[in-house]
Amino acid sequence: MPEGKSLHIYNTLTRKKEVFKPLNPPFVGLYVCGPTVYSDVHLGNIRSNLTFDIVYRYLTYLKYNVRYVRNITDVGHLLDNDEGDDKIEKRARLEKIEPMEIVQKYTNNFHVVTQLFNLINPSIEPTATGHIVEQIEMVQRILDNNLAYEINGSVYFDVKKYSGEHNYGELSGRKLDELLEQTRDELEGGDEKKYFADFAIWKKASEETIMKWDSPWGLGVPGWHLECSVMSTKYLGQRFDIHGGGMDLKFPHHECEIAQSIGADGVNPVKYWMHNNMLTVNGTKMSKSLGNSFLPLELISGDHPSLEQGYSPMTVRFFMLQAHYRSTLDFSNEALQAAEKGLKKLMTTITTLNKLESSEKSSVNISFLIKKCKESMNDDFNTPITIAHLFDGVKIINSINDDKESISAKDLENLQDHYNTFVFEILGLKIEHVNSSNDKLANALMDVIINIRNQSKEKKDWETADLIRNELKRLNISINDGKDSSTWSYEE
RNA sequence: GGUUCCGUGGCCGAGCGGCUAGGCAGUGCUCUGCAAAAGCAUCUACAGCGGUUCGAAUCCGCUCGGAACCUCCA
Repeated sequence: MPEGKSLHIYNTLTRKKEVFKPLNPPFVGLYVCGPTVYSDVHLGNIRSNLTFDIVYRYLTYLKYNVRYVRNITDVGHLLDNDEGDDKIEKRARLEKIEPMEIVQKYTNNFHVVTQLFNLINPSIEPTATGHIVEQIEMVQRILDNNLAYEINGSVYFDVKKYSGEHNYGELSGRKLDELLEQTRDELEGGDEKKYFADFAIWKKASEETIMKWDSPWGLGVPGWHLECSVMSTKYLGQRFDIHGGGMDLKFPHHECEIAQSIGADGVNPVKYWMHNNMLTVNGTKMSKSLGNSFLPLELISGDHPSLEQGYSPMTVRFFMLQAHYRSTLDFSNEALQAAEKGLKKLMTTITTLNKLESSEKSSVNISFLIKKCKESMNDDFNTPITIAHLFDGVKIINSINDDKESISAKDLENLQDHYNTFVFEILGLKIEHVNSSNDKLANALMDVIINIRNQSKEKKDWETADLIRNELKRLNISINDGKDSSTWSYEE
């Protein structure tokens, strides 16, 4: 554990920051709602996964043994049209291929994108279709406890009965009678449900439905909240430490998960609920249905009407980390460009740091800087503050490099270790644009060219020197003249 | 309509009773044959009006403006 204040996490359930105390240290169970694989992941999914990527990385840094479970929803995300229709099947009909082809296609897409953004793979990535048996069993347990009822081959969770003994709405802060008032009008259209807030945990499948399974209630599909309850229980136990997801899942999805778990096993499943906030564009939520979202690959290529240029995955990652996960984050070209330059500055400084020379003693306070970084991460994973501290260090490192300050060998080692740990392991940034260094031929050729140019410069033949520089510029190679030597790099 | 949240300098975005946030842009400077890059320094704030307090961006009230959830979305 780091010295100073220990890790605090904002718990949605209690609406305050709490000291993080795992149920069974050093083990930590982390469950995150993964994507429904019926179309390309969009940037909002990335922010959510990034949030919990940081949680996973930091807990691991704190020496916890984390089991990180993130599901793939490949069935059961029912559309609200009473046809037993689900998103994946709808898409399959649209693309005229098998539902499982849709699932595979977009699961692959998701994995490509998570790799791009350097998101660590979960310990277990279970699928809903792989846990149909367990889902049926859970439905049965809820039925056995008289908290669900069967009608026409579908099974509904009995919210009214459940709320007699338990607090339905404890997570989202909703009250049933308030909800009722708001939905009364829509209740008229003869529904199978006995009560407006009841939700399907097993839904009868129509004739045409391709993906369906046999159950004690006939052919059908699992309800759309059920898989998370089932898979978290199976892999993390009836009660586990952290459950994460986007704020828009708080209600009804996560509320229903709690009800199902209590309904089936009598255990409130989660100790700490964490919810990340939304990405916005011009102040409005970025969402698929509003059509204002970018696909990750569009963002990288810049191939989108509202993008002025492409942005690298690490630029986007850094950009997102400059805002706290519980705040909304607004997307704009200006903000992205700022992040791009900021990241470059940070990375350049790390190169400087790794080449720094030590002195007899330090004139700078390294341990203070390191302590501040840990404190900010301990404060509910406050990455923007951590980054601000890292930039304070940038000034220190450059001052040492300019011989305005000095650093001892031991401090230097600590500082290098600190930056490598925080920037690469905890924030999960990585150096992009692998430069010339791997390309031996290019390096050798450039050495020759730079040598020739240096000779021209010595003769004050500026015309030739400039010609070489300009011609290389056309090949996207830039020459930077330093004090004693010239360096070169590929332009992005 | 109900519930919840937010309004910080040119832009993004922290802080949430007293102490420089940070990044980008701007300005000045250093380096330099020139350029570029880089570095250093520095200027713009807390939606409005009241209140609590020795002291408020930070707490309370009201007003104005915006958002999210209540239906699938991370």
